[in-house]
Formats: sequence, structure tokens, C-alpha cells
Amino acid sequence: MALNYETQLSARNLFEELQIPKRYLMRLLTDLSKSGFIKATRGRSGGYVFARSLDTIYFSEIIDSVEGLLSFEGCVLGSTVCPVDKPCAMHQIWEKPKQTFLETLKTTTLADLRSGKNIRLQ
Amino acid sequence: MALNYETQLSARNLFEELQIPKRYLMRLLTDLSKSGFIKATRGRSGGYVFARSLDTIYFSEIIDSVEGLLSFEGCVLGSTVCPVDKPCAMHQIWEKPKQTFLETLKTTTLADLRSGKNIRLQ
DNA sequence: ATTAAATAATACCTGAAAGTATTAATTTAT
DNA sequence: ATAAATTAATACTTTCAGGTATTATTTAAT
Ligand code: FES
Ligand code: FES
Repeated sequence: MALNYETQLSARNLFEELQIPKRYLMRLLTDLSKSGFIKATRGRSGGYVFARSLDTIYFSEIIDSVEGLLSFEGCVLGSTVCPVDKPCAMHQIWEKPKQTFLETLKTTTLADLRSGKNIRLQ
Repeated sequence: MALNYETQLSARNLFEELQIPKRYLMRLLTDLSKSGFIKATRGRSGGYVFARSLDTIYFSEIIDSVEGLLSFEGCVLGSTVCPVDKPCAMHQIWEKPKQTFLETLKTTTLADLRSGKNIRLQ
């Protein structure tokens, strides 16, 4: 969607480009709509447009609304029995890649997807 | 195990330290044994020891034997419909964190787990 | 008004990974 | 020899994210 952010797109439009099951796609869109990333217009000639400017939508925010960012902040494997103050031996090993990943999420916006114009929508 | 690499440990020993279901743990140990990372000794006073020196066992190797490294080399999300030569718009975004992650896996050995001596086995 | 085209809500299905259960095989201590 | 303590093999169950199915609601074109 970000590659065509100006135009309102229906689930049908998106389905024709994307290789995601149509019905599943619709459920995702509904979720994104509830989360306030996109704005839904019902009825004939309806569809979805972004609710906000692309360069204000960070990947971290999207992921956070879908599954929660917490999963990335503690143990990479999502372990809950590993105490934060006395983590297991592996903890520090993952620290660096985890930070890099989090940093990418927190500094990348949907607008950044558009910079590589030669890359086709898949 | 790496924190006590010298001593042979039985599944019971490990279970007392780890917070993993005992039976599941045993299956994992059997798998690791088949993969050749640890050496199993059956019978009374049996158990597991590392089959090789800790500093020759890279995380990448372990993960590779368990689920295959390929999952990290292409699309981070594991998409197979995203062609390598013309990847989707998100591809380049993940490139950096993915490389960092892979690098960590490929340069870290089990011996590195021991460097932080003050970290307790969890 | 009616119909077509869209989103919304909600309940259901499925396949693979995580976890369990059971039984067999192996070794050592007594 | 027997029993105890271990790993091995294998089949089963559970869980949950990914995906389906169905029906309701909304809007605009005719
Ligand atoms: S179990 Fe993941 S950091 Fe300890
Ligand atoms: S879908 Fe993951 S890189 Fe294209």
C-alpha cells in the first residue's frame, strides 16, 4: 500500500497485486483500520487509505499494535521465566542483534519503503 | 550445559536446573545427540557430554541442524513467493538487522557463553 | 427501491511446533 | 541375576498462529 499511498485501494485491488489469501488480507486490513493506521470507507467505491502521513508511521508502531513490542525487548525467544535482572547465559549474546533489529524498527517508517523505486510491489 | 561442559550431565541433572518440561528436554537431547553435538552414554550413570570442543560449535551450526539456516538467508518472514532477484519493497529494510543477526550466529560459539561467569544458569 | 461492491464481525478450520505418554534398550551397582 | 538408572524410539495430544467461511452492515450507482 505504501507504494501507492495516495490512492484509495480496495481489498480487491490489493489482492490482485499481493500474493496473500484474500480473506486473510481483509482481516488484516480490518485490524489495521481498527489500530488507526489506515482509514476504511465502506460501501461501493469504498476502500482503504492511510490515515496518517507515511513518514510518521514507524514499523515499531505497527508491530507493537499487532503483537506487542515487548516480545523483542526481553528475551529474544520470548521466554518469561528468564528474569530480567538475572538473565540466562545466552542473554548477552542476543543483545547486539536484538538492538540492531529494534533500532531498525524504531527508525524506519513506511515512507522509507518508497525510496527504492525500482523494486516492484510483490 | 555449556556452563558445565566438563562434566557429564544426565537429563535429570539438567532438568533440575532448567525450567523446561523434562520429557521435552529429553527429546531435544536425543536430537542433539543424533546431530553429533553431544555424546550420549546409556545406562546407569550415563548422561551427556559435549562431543566436540565448545569453541568449535557455532550457534549457526546448531540452528542449522534444527531448523535450517535458510530461513534466515532469504526473506526474514520466511516468504517463499518473494523472488530473490526481485524482492519486495521491504526486503532491503531487513537487510541490515538480518546480517547482524546472521553474523552473531556465525561468529558466536558455545564457549562464548562461558565468558560471563557471573551469569547464573537459568 | 434495488442491486452491486465494498468493509465488519465472528465463528470455525488446519497444520506444524511444542509438549506428553509409553515402551524398549542399555549399562552399572548390588 | 536382579534392580535401578539412564537414553532411544515412537506415537499421541495440545496449542496457537495462519487461514477460511459465513453472514451482516454500509454506501453508491442504476
Ligand atoms: S531465556 Fe532468553 S534471554 Fe534468557
Ligand atoms: S516478502 Fe520478505 S523479503 Fe519480500
